[in-house]
Amino acid sequence: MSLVFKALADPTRRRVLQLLQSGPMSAGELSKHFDVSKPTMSAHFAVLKDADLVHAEKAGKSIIYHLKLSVLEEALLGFAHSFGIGAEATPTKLETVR
Amino acid sequence: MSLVFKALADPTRRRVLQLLQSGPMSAGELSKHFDVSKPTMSAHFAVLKDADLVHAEKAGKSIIYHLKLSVLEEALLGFAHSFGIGAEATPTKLETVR
DNA sequence: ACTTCAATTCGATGATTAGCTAATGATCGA
DNA sequence: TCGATCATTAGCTAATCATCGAATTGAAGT
Repeated sequence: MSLVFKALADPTRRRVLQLLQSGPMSAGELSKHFDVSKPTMSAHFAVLKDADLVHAEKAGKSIIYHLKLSVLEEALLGFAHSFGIGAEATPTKLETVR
Repeated sequence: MSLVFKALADPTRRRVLQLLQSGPMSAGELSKHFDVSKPTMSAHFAVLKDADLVHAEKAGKSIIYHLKLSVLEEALLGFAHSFGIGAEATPTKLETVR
């Protein structure tokens, strides 16, 4: 859980998650959206993977990253809930968005 | 907003917020709950204040910290909402929690 | 004014982090 | 197998961060 918040502390990583929200994307595609080197992006991906916020799937030469929305949801709402905010029932198993 | 997530990245600071949830507390009282020096705690308080997650009120020799629940709520739910999670209506002005 | 107490600021240190270039691994098409 | 492509690992620097002890500020109380 601490890993999730650590991962969310960086704006680049938060934006990666947002990009992944509209569907899986390769490391290269993701990198195009940022003005940093590929290795730097790779490091960000590793942090996100370590926090279990994304899942990496090999697809030929590429590696496709998938957002693990349920993990993000559990961390965010779980924490919020411990403050009485965010209120009720988490739908919980909503791996696919929209 | 980035400041909020930065602030939340540290476990000590998250626990400070949790302690503050049950009511305002002085810097000294808060510090008793942790195994680090006062200057270190002071630095953590500064980060939380910088992120606008707490409000500091002078009271004689002491300084009383108050949780700014609405700020935490807005950051957490606002971000969650951008992912479609956390769903509907924020009660918004709920400064006092149960 | 002096002492005490609460908290912060100052200055230093060790650890972690984001960033880079260069090199390596892995996969594919010719 | 060769060359090209995608991504990571390796090795480094610079910056940020958590932490400490010591010094400082500020408010009471004597």
